[in-house]
Amino acid sequence: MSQRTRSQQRRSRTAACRQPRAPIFAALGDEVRLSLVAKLCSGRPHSISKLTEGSKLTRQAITKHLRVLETAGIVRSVHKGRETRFEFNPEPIAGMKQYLDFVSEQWDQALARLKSFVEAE
Amino acid sequence: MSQRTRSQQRRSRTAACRQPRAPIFAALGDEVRLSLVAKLCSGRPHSISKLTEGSKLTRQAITKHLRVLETAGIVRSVHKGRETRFEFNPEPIAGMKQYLDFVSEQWDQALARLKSFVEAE
DNA sequence: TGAAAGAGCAACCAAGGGGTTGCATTTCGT
DNA sequence: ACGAAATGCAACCCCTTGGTTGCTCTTTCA
Repeated sequence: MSQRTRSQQRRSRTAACRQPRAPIFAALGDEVRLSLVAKLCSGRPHSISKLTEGSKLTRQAITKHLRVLETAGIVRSVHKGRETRFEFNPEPIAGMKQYLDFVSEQWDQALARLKSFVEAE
Repeated sequence: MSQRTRSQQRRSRTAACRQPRAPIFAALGDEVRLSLVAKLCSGRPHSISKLTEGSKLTRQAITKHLRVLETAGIVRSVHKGRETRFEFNPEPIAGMKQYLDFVSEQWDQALARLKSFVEAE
């Protein structure tokens, strides 16, 4: 599955603890923003007007959500003429997966410790 | 890498779209809550007082955070005598990873489509 | 060149989130 | 049985968030 050495695993695991992941999670903690991410990760950059199309919200509301995603790094904005296009950036998502893997691993190890403790009785 | 069949992949992928993931992400979008999860996923259930120890926040503040995590399903509460213990529940985290995998896959496919389009020129 | 499309900016507002204090309730231990 | 420990509940406060409206500015294009 993984090609990484043990030391690389340890490094990425400790790194997974320190970096502030909360803002990234918070940025995805909204249905509107999740749907924006869905649109952006499945195609080429879209302009704000394009992303507002079909939504019941105002252009400015969508803009605010896009800025939240941009601050979290999940999305990048590129100015092109009179329009600003937003494109998906996969790196923070990879970081989140890494963090969740770390949590899962912690939990599995805790269960393993409990199991061996019980069996020792 | 994966042992799942193609139909299983498709089922999990469509499921990844429909369920409301935003509340789960939002629940992890807070440093206090992330540290609580860190404590709970690396050991046995802890009482509220135990989880408050070492924190600069009030017991009630911690309680509120725990309730948020509980509502999201990331944590379960078990009443034991005069204290209520909280324990980690890994299922929502697995769901999040599934969703993030879906997003990454979407993105990879979009890149692949772009690549083949460019090469066709 | 002038109208329309695409955005940015600022003010404003209602609602929710995070945190606190105060008090009541249940349970444990002596 | 009584005090201390562990919580629950409710009210309150402040600040952020999500959303709107109104105005201005730039770019496009006919």
